[in-house]
Amino acid sequence: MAEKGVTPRGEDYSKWYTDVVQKTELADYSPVKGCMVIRPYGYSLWENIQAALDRRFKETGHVNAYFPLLIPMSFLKREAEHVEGFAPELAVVTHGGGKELDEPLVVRPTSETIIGHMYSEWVKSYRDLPILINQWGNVVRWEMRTRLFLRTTEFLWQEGHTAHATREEAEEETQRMLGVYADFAINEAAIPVVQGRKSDREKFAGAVASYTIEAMMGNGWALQSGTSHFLGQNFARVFDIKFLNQKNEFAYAWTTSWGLSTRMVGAIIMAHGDDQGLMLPPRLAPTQVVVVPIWRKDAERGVVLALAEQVTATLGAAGVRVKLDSRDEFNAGYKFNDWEMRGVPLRIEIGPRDVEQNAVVFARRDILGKEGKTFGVPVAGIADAVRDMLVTIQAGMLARATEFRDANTHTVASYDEFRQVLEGPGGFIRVHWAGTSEDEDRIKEETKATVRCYPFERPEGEGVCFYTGQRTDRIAIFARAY
RNA sequence: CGGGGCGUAGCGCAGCCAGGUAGCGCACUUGAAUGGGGUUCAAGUGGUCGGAGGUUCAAAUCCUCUCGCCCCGACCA
Repeated sequence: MAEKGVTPRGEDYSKWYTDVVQKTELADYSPVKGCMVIRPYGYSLWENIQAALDRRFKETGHVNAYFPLLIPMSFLKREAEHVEGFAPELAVVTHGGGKELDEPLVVRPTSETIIGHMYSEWVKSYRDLPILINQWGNVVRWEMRTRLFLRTTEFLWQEGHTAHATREEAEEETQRMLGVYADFAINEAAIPVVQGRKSDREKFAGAVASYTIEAMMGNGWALQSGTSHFLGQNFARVFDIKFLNQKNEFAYAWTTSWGLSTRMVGAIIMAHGDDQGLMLPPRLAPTQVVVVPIWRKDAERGVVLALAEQVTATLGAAGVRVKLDSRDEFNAGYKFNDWEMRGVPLRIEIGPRDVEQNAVVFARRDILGKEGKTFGVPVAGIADAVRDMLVTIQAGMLARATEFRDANTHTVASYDEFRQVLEGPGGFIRVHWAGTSEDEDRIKEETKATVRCYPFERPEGEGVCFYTGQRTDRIAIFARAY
């Protein structure tokens, strides 16, 4: 059972995050360093994320499949940038069945190589294209420093891998899936992400271009929350994915890959959470509504519980994810705090006074205290009232997160100003940018801020680079990032 | 791997300097009262003091070695 409260964000943001994850029972540390146990509450949230994404993948013509966890080491080495990018973080299997293996196997850090290999066998004709496959699975990256959900040695994700006959089609696919991620983040997770292209320094190892959705966390840091890569013909060439086109000529396929991981859980925690704990968007919350019965005397207990059970059943039948908290060992105040910490979007309080009126009290998670309460909600038509309220809360959370992001997005005219923002308020810094990769490295070293993306939306037009003084129409968003 | 810190009950810690019955808070169990914002009282359960060796009549405490973990830095969905 969770103890009292979480560390306030202002006191220690990292501690707050860890407290939230552990006390709300989303996840726990494992005996293996760097790995985590995703507990039922966290896994249930992930399942809702999966369902919302999977539906979108299917709607855009994709199918699911599963490729092996173990990949021949030689596969990784075929694409020069790819192996360079991933070599430092590989887990390698050298022994099996008590014997040393002829060729070491890597535990997949990502599956472009093995899927590329299979695609080369499956693609012979332009008629075999496109291939639009997604995989739900786990990957392993041997990271030095780990944080629950944000960076662990093993994590769950989905990785889409597609192959197309033309460059245009593959580029379209890359954008389409980035759009799917953005739509998911905004409309399901209530996180107002910025879509854009990754700088060369930050792009995926082996990609021609990488695109990202960047979210702002409660401390102003950025979190890359999903990526979509245009791989050009890089992987097709090294894995020999070629086909005969309509002119009877051999051509290499154009491929893409795109992924979103359990890191999204971390994004939801940090984009919405407050000092009370988690705040989950209704569309993804494992429990959308909790019913808390309140009574003083045993005589009241019966009627209160009866109404609470009736309301719970009605909502359940209406498809609302609802839970009745009839635990006798805790008083109402404890339960209020407990469910608020766990981020349940809507609480329904039912006491003797409510029973008399055949009504209930709504209490919103996103607006704490009396301000967020609605008294005297009639039991008749409760399901519609709850549905409406959940929609309102979902919208309210998105609006608040958007406001927060905009309020913490700064523009600067000079590097001095840039540094002042980072040392002071923090957040996103949106600037004209004509610097090189080396300039980017220098800025990172001096300020720990990196280019999060070149945003698609840039109403600013041309201007002067804050760093080099050159005129440019390129806009970059800098921030400290997880 | 470089710099700093820490291992005593499930969690957080005190005790160590000046060796002498292993403690506190939370959690957990039981009972009672309480109950519209983390309520209270009482009684309990639970520990080879990270490990090994040494000094000593006696070691959580002193000495030696060792293992592990955390924080900061390089890497990262």
